[in-house]
Amino acid sequence: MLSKKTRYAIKALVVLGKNFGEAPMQISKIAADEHIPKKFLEQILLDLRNAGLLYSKKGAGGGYGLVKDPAEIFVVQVLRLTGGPVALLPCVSLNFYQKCDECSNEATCGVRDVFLEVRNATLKILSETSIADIIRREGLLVENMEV
Amino acid sequence: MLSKKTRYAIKALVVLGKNFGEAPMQISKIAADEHIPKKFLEQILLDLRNAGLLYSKKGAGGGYGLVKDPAEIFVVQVLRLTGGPVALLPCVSLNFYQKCDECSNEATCGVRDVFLEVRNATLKILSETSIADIIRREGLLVENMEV
DNA sequence: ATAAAAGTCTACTAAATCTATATACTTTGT
DNA sequence: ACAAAGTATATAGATTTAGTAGACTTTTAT
Repeated sequence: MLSKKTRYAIKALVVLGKNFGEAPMQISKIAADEHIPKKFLEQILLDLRNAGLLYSKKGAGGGYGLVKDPAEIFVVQVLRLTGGPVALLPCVSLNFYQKCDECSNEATCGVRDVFLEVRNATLKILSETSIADIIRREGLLVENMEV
Repeated sequence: MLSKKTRYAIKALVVLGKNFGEAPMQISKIAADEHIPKKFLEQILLDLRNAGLLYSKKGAGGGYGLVKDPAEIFVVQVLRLTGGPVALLPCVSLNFYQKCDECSNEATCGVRDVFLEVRNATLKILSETSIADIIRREGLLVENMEV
């Protein structure tokens, strides 16, 4: 399961993606719109800023905005920045690798082999899906609702 | 990430799968072979037994064994029995569904839509892979090592 | 009959992690 | 000067996970 942190981060990026090109948006507005605790969101946006995904502007009229086009920000990046590993086992994680301490031979572990396959499938989707794609999908879903 | 409980359960089933058709196997042996804390494993095997996956025999010469052929036990079942949800978001989980409390409209949520796709891909693999498949893969990996 | 082997059941504790809040500080615009 | 807004760090509370403890039951072998 993704942590709330990761979920909030994605949601915030989607909101900021819709706002891309406009004036920066305040934390309080994002928090209120998306029902995210403001103080928690502050920390998350700060992380995303320090990672180079967002710019920030202090003072009146300040706020946050995307540094790059939403089409160039991929979901997998957000997971990794917010500590949500893609893999279901530490021994198949690219960015959070850890040896399974109960496993005696990683190279011939059948369980690992299966979850390697799962990771590859997941990774493919998450590294091909951008914030812009999420916004697009949302549009399609709304259309289908109306029909 | 899968819990240790889930990992231990899969490992134990693989061991018991290799032993299918033979005399029941003792918890202590499985625990020692797979480096799993014995008391913890006791609970896990008990759960799997109560779920109908294993039979048990008390007393000297007793132990655990698979009720059905390892080819008929699928990884997804084990995840579910040991509380490891397949989905990365509660709102796309089939067996552990929960409304995302920050989400205002589930039906048109783009984030949900993406993770629905991820869940389907994961589910496909895990519901097609049996304990017997894991054992088979292990054999293949060993062969490839030797070449 | 008795002792030892092995699983059963419930409760509990310790540690880790996650979520959220608090507080004090800095920068910027009017 | 003052208010708006982000920055930074610390900490508390809640939840979950991992593991341990202990007393009990059933079965086999002697």
